Amino acid sequence: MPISSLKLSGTRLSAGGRRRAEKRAGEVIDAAAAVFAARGFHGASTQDVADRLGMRQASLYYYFSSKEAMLEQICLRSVGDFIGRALAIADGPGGAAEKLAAIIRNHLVPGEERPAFVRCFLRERRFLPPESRRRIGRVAKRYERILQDVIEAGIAAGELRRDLDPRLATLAILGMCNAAVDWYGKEPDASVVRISAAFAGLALDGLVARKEG
Amino acid sequence: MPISSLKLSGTRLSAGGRRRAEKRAGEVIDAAAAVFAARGFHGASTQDVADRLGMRQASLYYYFSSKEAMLEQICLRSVGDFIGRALAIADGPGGAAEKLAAIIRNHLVPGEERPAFVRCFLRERRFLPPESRRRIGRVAKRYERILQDVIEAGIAAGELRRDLDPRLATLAILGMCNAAVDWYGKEPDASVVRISAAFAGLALDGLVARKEG
DNA sequence: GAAATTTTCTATCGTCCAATAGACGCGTCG
DNA sequence: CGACGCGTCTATTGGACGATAGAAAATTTC
Repeated sequence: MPISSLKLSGTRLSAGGRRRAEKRAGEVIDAAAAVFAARGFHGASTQDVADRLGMRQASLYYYFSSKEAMLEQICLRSVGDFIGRALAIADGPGGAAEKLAAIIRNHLVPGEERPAFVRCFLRERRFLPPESRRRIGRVAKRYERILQDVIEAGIAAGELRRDLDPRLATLAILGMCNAAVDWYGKEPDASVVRISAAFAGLALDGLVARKEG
Repeated sequence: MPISSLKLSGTRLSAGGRRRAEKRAGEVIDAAAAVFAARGFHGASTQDVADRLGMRQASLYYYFSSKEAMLEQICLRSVGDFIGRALAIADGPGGAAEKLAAIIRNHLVPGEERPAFVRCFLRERRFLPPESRRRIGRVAKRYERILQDVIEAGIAAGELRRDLDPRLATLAILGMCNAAVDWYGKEPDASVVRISAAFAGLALDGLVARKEG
């Protein structure tokens, strides 16, 4: 007989049992992410998730107390991935331009490695119940802040244009990068290296040709 | 007793009756767009749409043969709006940079004037049945083409950087602009004029400070 | 290898939802 | 003023879905 809100978290499972349960819960999350990303949270059924695991629909509720709880875990894992990568870059050495290029590159990686998770985070998190949505939202804001701080520091250092609106620049870069998950695998020859090079060049130098760098 | 696939299209309504019916159908579309945008296509029920009109759920089916048919009309209207604006600019006078700035500005207008329609087009059109989805997709491609042609012409004329990947540049600009509908009304002081100025400046000149334009 | 615990299964409940059928007013036009 | 047809309504149907309860299988522990 199972456990708490996010089941398996308030429990007294043995050490081995705990590890196994968490592994299986991870498989459920993976399946749910794939299904939610493909059909949308409300368009997907828990039956779809169970089918993908060769499992019965009711058995999912041993690991999660609700469909929404699955989505929250998916989103948390996705946004946590982004933050980890970005913090290492922002706190490291280098100028604003270098850091921005690195952040852009790293922002595109999860979209290729775990597209289902990223899609759920971007498109489905709005369907979370208010409390979880705010929880995720706070973490997402932290990520935006990391990027915006780099931009503001770059402006203050004179490295970036002084007339920039740092907030709008942040949102523009994020929008540009996030859009990539919509056409990963559809556009020919659009690998992460190509895209991130093109995007970084575009964000830093713009489209217009110049006589001199 | 009503009519055809998109009801009201194969009918023999009198002239006045036809006009009235189309007006009412437009109100249904507006309500559906608002509801689909707010709760997602699958998260919204036809009952929600009817409630918003003070009408019975079953009465909707006098105007539309299915929920999907409503969504298709919403998407068609939205993408048609974009194309009309862009064509006038692309075929008009001016250099590539001017045209791009104008296209960016005009791309943001529908997002502010009819956010529900734009959100449905961007986020919900993937839930259309395959045939309608392809229909909408073809029109969307036409729009992308208009933008990409401007960029390619600008490169050929030496006005834009020669090392650009025009396809990726197109997708980057569209992604940046489309993201704006997610935070219209949430971000303070983000009017269309401010956003489009910032986005055009960013796309054309980039973030990096320069000694000379 | 028996007991205890973890995991999955069967069965079911109440609800919601898209769509259909057909009756009923109401306006319009002959 | 009467007939026709447009627009909305009531009523219903069949199916899907999320979630719960409790039995049974599988695995771990002693």
